[in-house]
Amino acid sequence: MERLLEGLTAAQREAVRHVEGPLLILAGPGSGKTRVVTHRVAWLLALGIPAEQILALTFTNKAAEEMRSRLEHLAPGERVWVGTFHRYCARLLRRYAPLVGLEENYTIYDAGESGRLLRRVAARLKVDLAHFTPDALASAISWAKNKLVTADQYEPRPGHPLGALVGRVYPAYQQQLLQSNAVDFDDLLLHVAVLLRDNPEIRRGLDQRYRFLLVDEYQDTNLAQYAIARALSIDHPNLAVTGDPDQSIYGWRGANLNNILEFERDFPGVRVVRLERNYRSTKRILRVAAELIAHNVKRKQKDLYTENGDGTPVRLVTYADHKEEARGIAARIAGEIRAGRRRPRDFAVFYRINALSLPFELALREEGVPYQLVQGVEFFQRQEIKDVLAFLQLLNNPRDDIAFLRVINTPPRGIGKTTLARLSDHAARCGLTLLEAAARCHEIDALSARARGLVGKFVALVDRLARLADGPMEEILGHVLEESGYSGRLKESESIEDQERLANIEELLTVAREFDEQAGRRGEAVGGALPRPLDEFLEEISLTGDTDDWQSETDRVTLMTLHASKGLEFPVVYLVAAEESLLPHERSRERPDQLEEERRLMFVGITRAEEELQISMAAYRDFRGQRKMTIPSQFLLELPRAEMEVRDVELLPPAWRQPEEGVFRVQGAGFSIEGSQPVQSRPSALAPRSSSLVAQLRLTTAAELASEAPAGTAEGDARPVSPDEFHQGMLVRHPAHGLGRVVALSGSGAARKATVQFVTGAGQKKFVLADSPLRPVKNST
DNA sequence: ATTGAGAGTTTTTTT
DNA sequence: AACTCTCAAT
Repeated sequence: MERLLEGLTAAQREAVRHVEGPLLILAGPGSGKTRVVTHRVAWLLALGIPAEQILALTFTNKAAEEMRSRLEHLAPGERVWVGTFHRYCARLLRRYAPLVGLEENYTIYDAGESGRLLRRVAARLKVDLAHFTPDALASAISWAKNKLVTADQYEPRPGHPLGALVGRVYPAYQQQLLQSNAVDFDDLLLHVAVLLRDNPEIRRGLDQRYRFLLVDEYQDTNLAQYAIARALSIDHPNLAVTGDPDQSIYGWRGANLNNILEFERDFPGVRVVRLERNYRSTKRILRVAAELIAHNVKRKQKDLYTENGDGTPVRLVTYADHKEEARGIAARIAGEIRAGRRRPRDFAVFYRINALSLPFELALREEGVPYQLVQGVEFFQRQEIKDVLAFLQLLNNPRDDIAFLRVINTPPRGIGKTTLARLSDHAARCGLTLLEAAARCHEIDALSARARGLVGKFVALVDRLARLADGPMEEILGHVLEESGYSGRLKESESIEDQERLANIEELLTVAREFDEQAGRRGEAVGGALPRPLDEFLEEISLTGDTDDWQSETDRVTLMTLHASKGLEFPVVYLVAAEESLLPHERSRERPDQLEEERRLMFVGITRAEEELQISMAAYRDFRGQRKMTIPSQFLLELPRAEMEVRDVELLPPAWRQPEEGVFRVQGAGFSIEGSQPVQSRPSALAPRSSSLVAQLRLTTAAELASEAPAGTAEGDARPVSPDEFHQGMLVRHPAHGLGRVVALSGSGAARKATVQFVTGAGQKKFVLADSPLRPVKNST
């Protein structure tokens, strides 16, 4: 047990050894917070506290994953529940769904889906959206939900036009969600908070069950999350929270900085531990960070210090334009790698908004430097993936109208706008879901005979597929793809885009297969029965962003937003586009507290750096199709010049470098434009690999298509074929039944089974591949 | 009913 | 610049 305290400072030990009662860990960047938290959990376990009594809630999947893996290291095999608030709430809701008006197979809508629902509701209410975008409406509702204001409690402030609108739309939107047996992201928290408030016996039970609660990144919790954490720590106030007010960057999502600033007031007798020693960065980097954040008014004073060396000066570089910025940085990175001084994984490039990533991708590719883009075009957001998932959603939850609308005519089934309008009409009048209405389409007089026939066919399709909904995911998915005609249509198409879509769908099948394979190992129910695989699969996908794919092991340069960088560290950091309207972002100009949040964002970025930091800007930048002269970020003025090296300011328009303007002072001479040094192009040792999953797929498919190498030699091949060589959609031959197509697959290895649709009239049959005489037909991909 | 062209708008950040 | 949405033509 003492082993858990080894190598820790006095403050860290104090936190680790804390057992009963509330605990607040104020942890500066790089202060070993995760280490302390995981060691504390291990400590509790070592004391004999059962793992089931410990619940660790985080804000992001990334943080959860980090904690889980470190814990696995310290206390192997212990099943402590570690996960995000949203995931925990989703699980809890599966169990208590009826208490909030849902069924346990409810659907989780992402932003796109809830937005669509909102538009539908607004249209039905004939709300005039002339002066407000649906987005504004959506975020107002989201804001209310994060503040625990339910639809029936919502009261607009008088004289507030948007508020009045929300007052009308919010209740209808909420009602429609319930009718569809669906929730949006905010509902996951809101429903649980309400559940805990209205059902004291359930609250008590959970409070009792989770004797020890840990909340990470407490500065980012909103009121709903606060209420949940609070509700679970009343009888057993063993709530340990960690956080850093200076790293609160989710105010726009309703995070309430006061939750952490006032923690001591909420939990009297709390023990406060401050972790102020930084193990990560050089003195210079830390001083720059400290100086910047000192300009914030709303904060808790903290004295960061480090025993690390001074390090090199923080560089502040100006480039002629955004392309020069990207090229310069890429060239620098490539140079370091070539010189053998660094590896690709040592570098990170941070920007304020995703839209800025492109020039860096191109420049790095040009240099032959491998990189990985954290959450670019999200895989699960792609159209074809959403289409297919919508079908699964409908099978899982027949009341899901949004899913219904998405798939009813995808691929085209001749069911158009008018038919749908009549269907919706009927459904609304009779209080039916769309699928119910469709099932009774023969009762709807307004529909033409043709429309009835087409709708009837669709309903039959859904019915047929729904019967398979308890099977393995790969199999369900296979049937959906085949019988909905979705993959058939893509296969017929010649277009490159459709080939890519097909490849993405192939990837989704792989995801499904991996999910099936893990089925045995999962099973972490929050209580009660396990959800069925389909349900769990959809939940998994809707609560996992692409950010979570980020792999620290792969040897690549990381490109990501400042938000995504929180909790990570890199030897060398490039913080780019430090310009007014980008950092701070233009939308933060209105309110001072938003400006402080932007400053915290920059603080987070700076403190990710271990050894080297470069902050840069471009004098000109193309944005939204227009070239504009930039204005240096006001934050640059707040950085301590003594710690820095300022370069290439002469690239700025004269107005921005007059000494009397006070913006920049040129130090030293002999400027060169970064990236203008000649660099030999590099052969394939470091082949440019794109990072987003989708882009990678693009490469693989292209490669595969180029080197088409069919397996078997001729038909009637006697060579044994590995079960894993079969894949979705493949043509196969059976000695008795003849030619057929693989419609679905499940399992793996010796247990792998295929469902084959024969063209010969033998119908559909299922085979255990290892024992079957099935053989792939040449050239059948 | 489906497709295509043109107009208008956009994303700040994440579960 | 890229994307989505609307409207008109087929």
